[in-house]
Amino acid sequence: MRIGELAQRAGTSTRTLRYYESRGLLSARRAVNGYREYDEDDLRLVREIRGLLDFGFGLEETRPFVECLRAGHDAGDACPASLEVYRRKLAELDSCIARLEGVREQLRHQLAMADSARAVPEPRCELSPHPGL
Amino acid sequence: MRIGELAQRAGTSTRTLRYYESRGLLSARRAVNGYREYDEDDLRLVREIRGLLDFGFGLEETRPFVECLRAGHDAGDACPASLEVYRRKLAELDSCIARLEGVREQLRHQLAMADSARAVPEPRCELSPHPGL
DNA sequence: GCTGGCCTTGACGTCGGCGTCAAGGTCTAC
DNA sequence: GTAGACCTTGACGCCGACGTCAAGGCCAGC
Repeated sequence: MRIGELAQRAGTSTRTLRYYESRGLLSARRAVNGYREYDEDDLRLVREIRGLLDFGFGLEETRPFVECLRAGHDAGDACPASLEVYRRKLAELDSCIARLEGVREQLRHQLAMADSARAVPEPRCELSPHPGL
Repeated sequence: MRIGELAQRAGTSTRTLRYYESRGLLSARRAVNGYREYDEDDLRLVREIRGLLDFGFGLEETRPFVECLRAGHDAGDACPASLEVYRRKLAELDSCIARLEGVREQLRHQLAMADSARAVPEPRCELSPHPGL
């Protein structure tokens, strides 16, 4: 298939695929007219990349998975290098989540304090409305 | 004080302070020689901004806090617009954390599966080492 | 042959929060 | 007067994952 079809089937753009190629993550044989030609393996490779990106991986971090697939394994995470990336990402996620939860608590605290401060701004001197007057 | 001292006391750079000024978040009166002159209120303002940035706020989101301080309030979050930003940020944090936790679970699952798959790669035909032989 | 849809390479734009460099003015101390 | 430490404006650089535009080649159908 050509680049347009691959892009569509992978749910991305042709620009993206050429970008991956420029990064050495994707390769294509060329038809006689210079058009890129892809097969089903390329589609799986692109889907692997896209899935990892959705997980918050950087492009470079998908490289071990790509190379694992290229080496003939039927899963990108069948190689130790990929598992290392998994573990590293998990650690990053843990610290990231912990940090965000800390911020959330502080933010909740700030909001509660500011809210209560506004609830009693100053001693009000206005006349309370007496119903019936 | 001049920009260098303000930067140092606020724990940032002069470039950053000029950037804030260009964004309309900070203003300075000018000495006769054209140098920017700041006071203690400016320092508090910059610290307010920096604190919010550390919380993951965007610069634009600090604007209500800045304007609140400029309006004479003794806290940047004393105004309703600031509280709105608090609430919006909290909601963003909640969904962000939830998403990351989801990713973490998926990642743990993937890692566990890949690990177990590697633990039993293929039926091993190697001779088990018999101690004593 | 001509229109329209695909493809090619190359290059610049985006976003945010600055870093960094350039070229020059200002002030202080020696 | 001169070195050095501060200040000024302006402009380009950075990061990552692409978007978008330009100028042109290729191919199918009419």
